[in-house]
Amino acid sequence: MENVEIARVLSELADLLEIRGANPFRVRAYRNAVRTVRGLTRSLSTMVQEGEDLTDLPGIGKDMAGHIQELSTTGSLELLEEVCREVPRSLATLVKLEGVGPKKASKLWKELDVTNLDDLEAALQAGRVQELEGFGAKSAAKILRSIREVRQRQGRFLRYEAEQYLRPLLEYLRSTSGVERIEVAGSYRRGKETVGDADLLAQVDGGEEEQAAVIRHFTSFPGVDRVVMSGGTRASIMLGSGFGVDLRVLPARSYGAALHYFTGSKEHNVEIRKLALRKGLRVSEYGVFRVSEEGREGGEAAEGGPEAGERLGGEAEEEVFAAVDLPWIPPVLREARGEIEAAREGTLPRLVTREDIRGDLHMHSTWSDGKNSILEMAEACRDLGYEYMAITDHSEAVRVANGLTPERVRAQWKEIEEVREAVAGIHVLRGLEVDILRDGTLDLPDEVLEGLDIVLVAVHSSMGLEQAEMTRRVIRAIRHPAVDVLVHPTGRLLNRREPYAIDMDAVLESAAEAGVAVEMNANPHRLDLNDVHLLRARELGLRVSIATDSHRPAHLDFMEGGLLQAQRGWVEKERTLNALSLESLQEWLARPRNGR
DNA sequence: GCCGTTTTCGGCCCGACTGTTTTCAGTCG
Repeated sequence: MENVEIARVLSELADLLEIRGANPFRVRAYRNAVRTVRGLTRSLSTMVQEGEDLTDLPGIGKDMAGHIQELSTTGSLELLEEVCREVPRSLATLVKLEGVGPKKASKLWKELDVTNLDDLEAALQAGRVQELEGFGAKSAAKILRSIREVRQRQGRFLRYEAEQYLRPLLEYLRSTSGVERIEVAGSYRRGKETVGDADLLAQVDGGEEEQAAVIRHFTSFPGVDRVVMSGGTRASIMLGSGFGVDLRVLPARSYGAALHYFTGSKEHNVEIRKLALRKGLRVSEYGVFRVSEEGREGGEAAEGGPEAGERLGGEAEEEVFAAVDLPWIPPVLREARGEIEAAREGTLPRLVTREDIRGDLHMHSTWSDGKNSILEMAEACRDLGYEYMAITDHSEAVRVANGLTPERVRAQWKEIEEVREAVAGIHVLRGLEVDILRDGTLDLPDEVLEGLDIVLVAVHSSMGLEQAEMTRRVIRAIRHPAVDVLVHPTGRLLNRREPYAIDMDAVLESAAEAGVAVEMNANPHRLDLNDVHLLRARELGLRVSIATDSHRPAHLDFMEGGLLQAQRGWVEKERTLNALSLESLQEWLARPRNGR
């Protein structure tokens, strides 16, 4: 059983236990375990097989280790089945709705015999829900709307889409009088590939009236479909696109603390707060405060209000980190995946940036399914200031994309030669995105491969193979001595297609052994590899090519989003293939390998 | 259910908003 599946089962179990009324800390323990499992770079099943002690993992104790072992060996979990005999499993879907938590889900089930979305929708339409104690007409309407939204939009918004929705709104808010500063916090600021909604923070100097004016201005943005909620210091709107945006207004003195708090991740914040508590400090979105003795004993943080005690900082984000003796940590790293320890030890990665990028090693032309000629792509890359680029059209097997036969490959080389002469200041590499055939062999004869400067390999067909077969297939391809980069390694399309069944751990290890680089495909629908796999690649010392897979010049800008994802995977300049100078890249491409 | 610079028991991050409440529970982030 894969880590993602184990995480899903444990998460479902947490929801069901919560509905059953379990000790909230027990529920939290399950959710902590889920977080650990989701962030792991190695396969738990493998760890179990190799007899490793799972309790060494954070948040995994004796019981949880037992659950994981049971899941990975039998594929099922006795405890889950036991809970399901008492609480219908489908109730877990209800708590995903807006306005429905474990208590309400339980009530709906016990009093109305509602166990799933369909039941709930019917009960709502029959007017039975609003008659329950604790529910009312408003909450009934809200839940009904939420059911429709869940059905309409499975999954989250691509960050790339969110960026487009946010641009006009940010412009609007920047020109609002009273707004000194406006920033997007949340998972968006952390550069996550998808975002559920956006959290905006506005610095407003002045009193309640000025704050209220900004809130009013926000809720009257022309793109607003409806105002979900509006209070004195925060409001929440839904844009016509279905994208939700929260705004919080803050004074300058707590802006940095709030920026840190709302940037998250939640798990990162918990770690920081724990560090603060140990030093007798309280970190909240209002600032950093010294905790008074009485406050600590009583455990009542609310005593005297959220800004009680001696204020030690809060205006700048750096002050929050400084309070717990840490340097500022880039938002992309704030996932409680070791960044706090690294910051403490002074070993935070020097993340790759746009300035480090010297070229783009994956793009198409009209020779296959690209929209522009090699010349046009070369001019566009030159205009971006790149030192080099690779034209990497598809090979023959990808017929829908007009893949190149060996004859056409050779013909393309002539054209590349002409472009090299026509466009000064950039070197065009002869590349190809060679299809990995069903049996793991490559879709071009070796003598053609040998004439290429760079060989990318990828799966484009037979994506439904069993995991073992798919893994063998890709590893066989990687081991071919001509191969340089494994591109879009998991084949996923965000919100559209799951990764194919493949043991990425084994693939990445094979890539490390074979001296093959892996791609961080920057197409916003792919972003493949993901952050967790990139972390594993880091452990294995793999080189990473951050490439756009462009099919037209405008796609070359995907590099920005690709860099964010790479940074989330702790990719440094030193390991970035396309941060090498042309000379170093060519040396790397000529590296000795099996069979050559 | 997990964890330990208060270490094997007794904690576990914390505040805002909403709706349905007469003082607060539930939900959310």
